[in-house]
Amino acid sequence: MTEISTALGMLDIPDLLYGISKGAEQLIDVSESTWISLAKSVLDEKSIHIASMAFKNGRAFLESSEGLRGRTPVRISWKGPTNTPGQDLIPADLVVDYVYLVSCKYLSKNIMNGSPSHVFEQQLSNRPTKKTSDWYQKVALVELERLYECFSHELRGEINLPSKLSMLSSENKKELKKLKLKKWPGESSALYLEFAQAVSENTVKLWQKSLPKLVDQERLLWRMLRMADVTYFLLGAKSVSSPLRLRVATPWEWRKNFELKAFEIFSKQSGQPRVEWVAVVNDLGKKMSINLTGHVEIRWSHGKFCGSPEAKIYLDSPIDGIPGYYPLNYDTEQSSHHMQESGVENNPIMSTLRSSNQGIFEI
DNA sequence: TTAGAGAAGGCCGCGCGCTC
DNA sequence: GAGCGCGCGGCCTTCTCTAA
Repeated sequence: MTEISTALGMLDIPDLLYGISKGAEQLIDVSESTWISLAKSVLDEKSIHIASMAFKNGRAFLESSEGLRGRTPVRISWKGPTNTPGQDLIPADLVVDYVYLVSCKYLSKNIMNGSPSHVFEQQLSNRPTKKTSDWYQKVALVELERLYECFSHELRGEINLPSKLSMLSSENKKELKKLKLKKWPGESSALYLEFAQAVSENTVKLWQKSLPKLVDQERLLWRMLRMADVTYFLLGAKSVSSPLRLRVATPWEWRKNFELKAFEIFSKQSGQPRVEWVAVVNDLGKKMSINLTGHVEIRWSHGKFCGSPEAKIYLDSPIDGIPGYYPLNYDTEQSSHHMQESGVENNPIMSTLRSSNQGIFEI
């Protein structure tokens, strides 16, 4: 919804609902079913608010001096729900006129997910090379086995699990998933905290070892900040009322303006395995120091003891204060002229939709 | 030995529900 | 209301099994 609404904002159409109801031939790879789904989704009050913000973001990009400079695009390609083969170097959701790459990010602090080995051993290299393994077994096997033994013991009577982790079969895992356990049963909850601490501390040691020099740390920081060989644009929202319109610089441009002074990694006692990172960056132009903070969660993505864990990278510092993320400049007067009709609350199509509760295409 | 099919693992991002 | 913990859906890649 946000991605297509952003794209519609870049086109020469009077407002969001007009765009959704009529479609847009400039938008490539958007199926009819997607248009219908979009039309239905904006019936919701909260959704229309976010979609409207996305549309305004698209307008701002159209008018901005770094972006389209008022030139309506001929072709906008939407990546849609399909995954790129291999790894995405740039998280672009829209490609405008084969040139401008636009990433849409709304209400999320999550930068990327990867395998722990890719993050902590291979420094997020362009494509993971090593065969990944179960990170938990690598860094805290003893604690993991102890946790599992207690866990299976606590669940006896509810589910028949083998006593040893190494004997856990796919069938056992399927049964385990069906239980949908929200909390750790009985005494296993205390063991989970010990396990989490062991994973965090041992991960910190391995991560530090893989980043011996400042230049290695700098490269990792660029990758965590999703900086790539070409500049791209980040359009989205920090919160439901604060839009986000940024240009993400390349490492080359970053080096001209900033300097990494230190990169610290440390563990933090938390409800799940977690590693904190802090980057101290010098702004060479403003002659000031900037502290960037973030963390990585190491967690099962498909339930307790089911599959290998993943590493979720988060940015804790405000995204619009990141060195190398520049706000878009655009003519607010011209943009507001374009947006004069985007007040969806008073739009007659929206009123009809709400009263009829039907899809726009039927109307 | 090879090709095809299905299963499993890995990656990516979203969102729910609980807690503070 | 925001943050945290974690489960889910969906897609791609890799592995494994089976039949020709």
